[in-house]
Amino acid sequence: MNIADQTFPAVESANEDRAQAIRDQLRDAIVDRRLAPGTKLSEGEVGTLFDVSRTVARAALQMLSFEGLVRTERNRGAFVANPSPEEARQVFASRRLIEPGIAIAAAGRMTPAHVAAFKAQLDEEGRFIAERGPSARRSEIKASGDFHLLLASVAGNVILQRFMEELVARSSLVIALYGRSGVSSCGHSEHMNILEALENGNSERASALMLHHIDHIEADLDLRVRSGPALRQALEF
Amino acid sequence: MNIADQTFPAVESANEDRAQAIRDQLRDAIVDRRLAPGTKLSEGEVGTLFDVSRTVARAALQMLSFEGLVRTERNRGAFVANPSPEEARQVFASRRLIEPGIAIAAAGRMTPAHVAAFKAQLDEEGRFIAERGPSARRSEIKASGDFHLLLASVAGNVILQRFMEELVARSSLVIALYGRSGVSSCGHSEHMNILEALENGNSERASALMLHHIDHIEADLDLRVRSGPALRQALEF
DNA sequence: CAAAAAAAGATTGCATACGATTTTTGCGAG
DNA sequence: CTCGCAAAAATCGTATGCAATCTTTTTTTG
Repeated sequence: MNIADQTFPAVESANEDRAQAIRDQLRDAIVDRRLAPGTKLSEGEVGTLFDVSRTVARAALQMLSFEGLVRTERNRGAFVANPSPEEARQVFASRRLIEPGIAIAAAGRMTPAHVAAFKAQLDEEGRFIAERGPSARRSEIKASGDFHLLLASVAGNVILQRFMEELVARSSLVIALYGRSGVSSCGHSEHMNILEALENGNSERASALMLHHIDHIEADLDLRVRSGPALRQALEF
Repeated sequence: MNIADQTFPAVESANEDRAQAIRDQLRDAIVDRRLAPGTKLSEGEVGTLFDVSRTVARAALQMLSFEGLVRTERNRGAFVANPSPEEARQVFASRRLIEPGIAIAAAGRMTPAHVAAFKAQLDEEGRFIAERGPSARRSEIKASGDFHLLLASVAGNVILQRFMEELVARSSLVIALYGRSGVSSCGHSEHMNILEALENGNSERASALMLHHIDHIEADLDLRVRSGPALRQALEF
């Protein structure tokens, strides 16, 4: 229903693909939890909401389905993904495999401009942590993921960058479902330590810190199988 | 409900998404080089070829575009991807990051059934190498990639498995463009060595062998920038 | 005769229409 | 009151049509 409580000014990237713009907005909404896992995203609803036909809404949903953020069932529709504990473990196993390597690659390519970008990023992260309210919480979640995406962009491998975009987005879903506490304040200091290692060109240390960081994020999850997602869905409306 | 559909279950799970079936066939054609890089894939052509409307043909092309096998230009159409040397390097850098880890994961999960599957896979690989003719060559290319995909499936992480599907497919394109020799005969023995390490549960050795294997594949490429495709095109009538 | 301009043709982007499938609703029997 | 079943509504899968954009061919002009 209230996919976009706050109406987005429909970023007029006139020449850009409209489906992609819708994909981005929906992804943001999923990532910072305005859209809960399991929420139905019907083609018609998305279409009227963004003022496009079902054709382009469908294309946007197909993209999200490829990224694993949306699960589509034939003749039933698209739903915000509801990753299982097993899927959650696989997301983090993938990150453990990829991100230390990304950190090493990034350490060898840091420029002063990059350092400045990271500093700005971490400042924002800290600011949202200090604030109160659900809006700040959402921004904090997004900023925390953006740190990892910034790192991936510095690493300079667009293929890995796309993989990371998918993994970070899925991690956000996983944390929404299985997260125990707000780990973010702890994560923030770890981000700062990683940046410090990167600044010093200490790639080994950056890599090791990243690995621990991922472990810490996953350790904060409660991945025991719950009493069935059906029950959970029955209780939430 | 068509009788013809039921009598031909070979055409990819009759009631499954038709777009996905088309995607698979096109991907196979790209991977084993029946479709050369740069070939135009117009929606209408694909549609009539597979006897579907442009709508579903378009969906299939969109999927391939996500996998990086097809490049789409707005208002111009879809073309079989033409990866640059830089993209090629990134594909292999990604594989170096991911596949050693996959080998380690697979080593810890090998069952006798898996070993049998690998043996069958390698037998087929060897058979195609022995044969002559372009058809055998295509099958050889596909079989060589399938070894890596089989390994990824044994590792048991569906996310990494999908990443590997993309990377293997793109590697095939890269080899088609920049490959110097038929490296495959060399690759075959390396595959056998990797399997041996997996069978012995020697994960470290399997991982190291995999890393070398990827290096060897990349070493066989000629990734120097060619004298510009523009010039090349200008000189050929 | 060459180069620029204009028209014709082809192809994509998007919306809409219609049949198929699923879900919900309404209603009567047990 | 609950259960089952049939009709209605909603939603999806796909084909097709039209406008916009790009490409090619033809025509015009210096």
